[in-house]
Amino acid sequence: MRTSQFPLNTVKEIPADAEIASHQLMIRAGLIRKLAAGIYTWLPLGLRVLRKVENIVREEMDKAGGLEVLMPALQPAELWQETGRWEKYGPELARMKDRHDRDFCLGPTHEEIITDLARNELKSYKQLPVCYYQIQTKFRDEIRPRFGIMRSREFLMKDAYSFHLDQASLNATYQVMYQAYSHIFNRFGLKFRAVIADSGSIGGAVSHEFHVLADSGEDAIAFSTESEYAANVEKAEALMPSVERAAAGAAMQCVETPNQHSIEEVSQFLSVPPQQCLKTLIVRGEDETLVALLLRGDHELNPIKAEKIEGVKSPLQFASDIEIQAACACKPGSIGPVNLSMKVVADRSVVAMADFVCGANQDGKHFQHVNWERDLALPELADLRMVVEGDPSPDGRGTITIARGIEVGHIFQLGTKYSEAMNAAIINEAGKNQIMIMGCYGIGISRVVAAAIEQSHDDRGIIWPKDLAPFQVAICPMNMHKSDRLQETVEKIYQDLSKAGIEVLLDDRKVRAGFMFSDMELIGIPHRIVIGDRGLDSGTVEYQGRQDQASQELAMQDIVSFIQAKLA
RNA sequence: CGGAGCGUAGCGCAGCUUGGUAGCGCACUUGUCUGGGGGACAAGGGGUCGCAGGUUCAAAUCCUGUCGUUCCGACCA
Repeated sequence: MRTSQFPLNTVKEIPADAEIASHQLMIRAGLIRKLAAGIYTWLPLGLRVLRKVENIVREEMDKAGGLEVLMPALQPAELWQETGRWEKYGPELARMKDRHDRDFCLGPTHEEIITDLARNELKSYKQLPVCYYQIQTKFRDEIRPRFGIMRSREFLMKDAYSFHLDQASLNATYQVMYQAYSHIFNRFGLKFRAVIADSGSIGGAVSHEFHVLADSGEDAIAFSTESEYAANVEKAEALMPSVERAAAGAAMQCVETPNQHSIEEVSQFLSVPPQQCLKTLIVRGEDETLVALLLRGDHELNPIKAEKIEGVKSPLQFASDIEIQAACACKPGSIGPVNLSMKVVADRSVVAMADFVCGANQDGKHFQHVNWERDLALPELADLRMVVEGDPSPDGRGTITIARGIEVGHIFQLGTKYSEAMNAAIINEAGKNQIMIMGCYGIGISRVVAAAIEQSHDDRGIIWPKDLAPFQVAICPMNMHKSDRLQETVEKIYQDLSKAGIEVLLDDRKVRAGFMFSDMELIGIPHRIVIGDRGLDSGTVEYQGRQDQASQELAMQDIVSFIQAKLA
């Protein structure tokens, strides 16, 4: 490709509404342009990258035995009503009516559609297991689209769905997918981790997320220092503390703490470390009740864990000040479990607390030297908190460290959530109807592009991993329009590289050297060849890798083999 | 949906407080010079100042409404 026929559309200015590096660079490098909030056009250069991602995914899915299909983006409400998701899915589901006043939605995901397909097309157990996949545009009317393509409303996703007769078969396919995903992300050339995940609203039991590691990632991942354990912090289990509780000391005592509400304030006011304070949070329970959740003062509530507690309303809702006033006779800053008349659930770490501080259920007062089993009974225990650095790893080996990641893939064992609701059954070996078991496996194709940039860029621009780069090699001729001899040589190099199957971008614009260089660096071409009149006489060109500090001389006749070696 | 900000040339912005000829940088077009790290000079094209209404002799500027958009909190590949 030549830049005279493949406009680069690069811009020098940093777009005002782009916050993170990948968003800025995607605009600046001319990969995407915004059409509306969270909706983007892919320019030719960006689309080349998107297709690379797509093709790698397609190849690996095919290898893993996936069957490609293409389902409609526009979906009838009836199917969504069958699973109850027409009601359950909030305003994020873009609904609309057709001219006959029939309800439709733009598909945010395709469980209903694929399950409908499966129940119609699959008749016998002999056809199982089967795994369908597609690469489709999804639409989710996000409350707040941001970070460009990273969290857009319209995005490209690969989603796969598998159907099974039994759990063992699902397990096997799940493993195959796990492996396929690992191959895919390795081929992307990105640093990634598979982590144990919460299955969220899609449902199901076993679930792993695949994260591209980047400091700007929206998700926090907990790793073990010693083992392979890795989990989304939402999911990472905080173990029962192994230390023994200290013996009770001084008698419980009510102290004045005027205007001290937060743990920080109370701990400073009483000169007691936050670990020594008990945090009491009031959340809504089922049937208009309230539930008190207890945490150690320096810990943070994990809402995902909390809403799974029996009696706690899901999704988690904090009680209003009014509700708290009515139930505890005080404001939120002074609540404590002593003499509290509601269901109380304590985080496991709370067991080890002794001589602690907690609210006295009177405004401006706290209890000090509180001890379990002396001043109040030990409440029901549960894992409620976010893990923190230094916690023991849940698998018993090593301690937790926390890193950030961008979720680009997610695999679930769905079970029968959809197949049962939609009666997707086949005839089993015994000749009886049997509901199929499902798995589902997603990769955010467009998000991978943003994640790759987020993980790999510098102050000059994007640094593409070799298999995602829109072109592998850039040729920058110096003052080509002035020299016929140079023009011929450049043309030959371009042809030679192209014939060798290498994707070359020849910068044949009549622009100055610096301009070419900065453009090629901005758009992140991994390899650059500079050729000028002075090299012609010695039969050499200059080569510089995108991340190299300096260029090196290269004999003209070695170019193709040299580049091939670099690409291998 | 709640709170805050912003809509002026393709992009980034000034002008608005105190109403009176619509401006700057980048980009774009043409020419001359230049030619290995986003060149210089000269000439040029491009704007119903988001939209609607109001106040006024006069509105980018003041008022009201509306739409869009971005940021801060609840979603997810």
